[in-house]
Amino acid sequence: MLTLLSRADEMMTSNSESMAQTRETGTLGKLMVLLDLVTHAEAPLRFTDILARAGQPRGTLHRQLSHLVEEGLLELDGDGRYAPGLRLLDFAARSWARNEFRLIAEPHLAELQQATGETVHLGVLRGQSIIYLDKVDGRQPVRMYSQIGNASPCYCTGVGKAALSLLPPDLLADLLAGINFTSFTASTHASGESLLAEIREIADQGYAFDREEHEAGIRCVAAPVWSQDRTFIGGISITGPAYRLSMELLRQWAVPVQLAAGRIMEGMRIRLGPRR
Amino acid sequence: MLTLLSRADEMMTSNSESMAQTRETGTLGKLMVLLDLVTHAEAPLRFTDILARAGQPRGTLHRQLSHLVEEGLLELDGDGRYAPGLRLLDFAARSWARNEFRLIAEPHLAELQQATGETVHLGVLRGQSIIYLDKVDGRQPVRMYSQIGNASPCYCTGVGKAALSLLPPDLLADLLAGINFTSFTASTHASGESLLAEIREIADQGYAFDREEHEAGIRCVAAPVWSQDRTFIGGISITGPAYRLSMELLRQWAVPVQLAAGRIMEGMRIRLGPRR
DNA sequence: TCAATTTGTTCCATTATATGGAACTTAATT
DNA sequence: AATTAAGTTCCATATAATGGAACAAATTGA
Repeated sequence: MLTLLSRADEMMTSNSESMAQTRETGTLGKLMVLLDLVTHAEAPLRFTDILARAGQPRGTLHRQLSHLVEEGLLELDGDGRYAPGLRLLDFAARSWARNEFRLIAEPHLAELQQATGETVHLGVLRGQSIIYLDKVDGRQPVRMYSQIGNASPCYCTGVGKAALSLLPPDLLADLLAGINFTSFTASTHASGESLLAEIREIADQGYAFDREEHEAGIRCVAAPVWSQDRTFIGGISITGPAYRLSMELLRQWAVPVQLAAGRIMEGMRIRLGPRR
Repeated sequence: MLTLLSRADEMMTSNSESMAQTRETGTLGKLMVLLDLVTHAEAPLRFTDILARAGQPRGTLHRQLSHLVEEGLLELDGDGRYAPGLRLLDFAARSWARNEFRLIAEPHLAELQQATGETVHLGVLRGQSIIYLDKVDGRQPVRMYSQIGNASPCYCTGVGKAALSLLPPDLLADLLAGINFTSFTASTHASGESLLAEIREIADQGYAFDREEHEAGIRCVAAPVWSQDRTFIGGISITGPAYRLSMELLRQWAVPVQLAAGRIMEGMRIRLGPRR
């Protein structure tokens, strides 16, 4: 299941990139493909595994991997298997700790969690994925690393659909066209048309639902959040089990979610100036 | 303070690398320098800021940054400032979630936390830094992203000194020679000689203390942990405020910490086979 | 045990990519 | 408006990546 998600997500990402531009990143681009391969794998990969999937000549691949290992982006264990390097953790810890969007949103997420008692998420759109920047659940405001940073599809999450509703029509159309719709549950959108219709509705009303579209038994209500410079286009959501969160209750929570979203954007205006 | 630490750490890292090898990583190496620059900065950097620090010609730097942005490793906001890219989060979330060493250690860390009531850390040596892989504190086993992944100096942390005690003399000497000793408190080791003496002692007794060497008022007791293939050389520790953790108490805890370390290594032998 | 095979590593002439100086455009400052 | 600084683009040159092949090491099978 997790594996399936990762694969699907990987495909989508590469689709969108190959579509969007001529992919002219040269050396770095090739190395990133390898990094993707290794970090998306369920287990450390041997040289031959990577060779089969990367489509590079042996000599070339060997040197590329060596460089990645030298830089600490990959690690080679005693059995000759490649795993993600711990230097990635260091990079991520820094980028997370200092992310302005997250810092500003933090107190408002906590407040929303207090008010509802359910789990609150903050995510932003990157390509066709939602990357979760923060999560507040249970008793105290606490971060579970395993969830933060994870990329999820935009077309079947509340935060994702809320984010899409902020895009101008042309960008939205391009993005939708590149999506490879995977049906996670019976209610997952299976085509751009049905998704587009809902996104228009979301744009009108200002909030979005996830009606068990990504995971059976899980619902959420989300509201869009954006920075004025469009660096961050995302959303916040309240998520929980369907047995506890009736659609009626979610409709009631649409207002507080939108209010919290508004306060986050207000906070950004104050902290970052009117431009952003 | 944080900035100082980051800088020092950065310097140390590049020292060790230039010492260890001829730094032959070509294109990737140059790009990583830029990534380091941006992720270590306290705030997003403008082009000119990076230009001043990177020592690259304008045209070159511009293209390098563009490539990093295209790959999602950096992000360029509306004000022309470069910040770490969110793709780093995705990479890190994956490498963390699947890290075998951490997965195996997890229950033993929780157990140690239960037994002592204090915060428990797991860290591994990478270059001259300790990278924290996990942390268990307070009531339930919970991850605070802001601490996990952070790199700390090896010469003034319990986990760091425990890890160093596992190195063969020649490697240890090389590593110590490259350290730029920064005095965080009055008790921080200020030279390789004094540190080496303590490390020998630690190697004999099998556990290490941090006597408020990294942060005033914070003590810890640590024990070394390693995988047999030497992929992971690190340690686990119990950390807490000096007023609560007398040196006497820490000495008592040396035994349970060592036992937990032993169980972790036992777990690795079982899960990963005798080789590692 | 030795051959056969698979897997991993090194080498080097060729090719592709990055480089960096300068010209150019745009924005900020006086 | 003039001046300076900041950011972007261009292209001949220098550098680094490529990939085929030869080599070495580890595994498998007879």
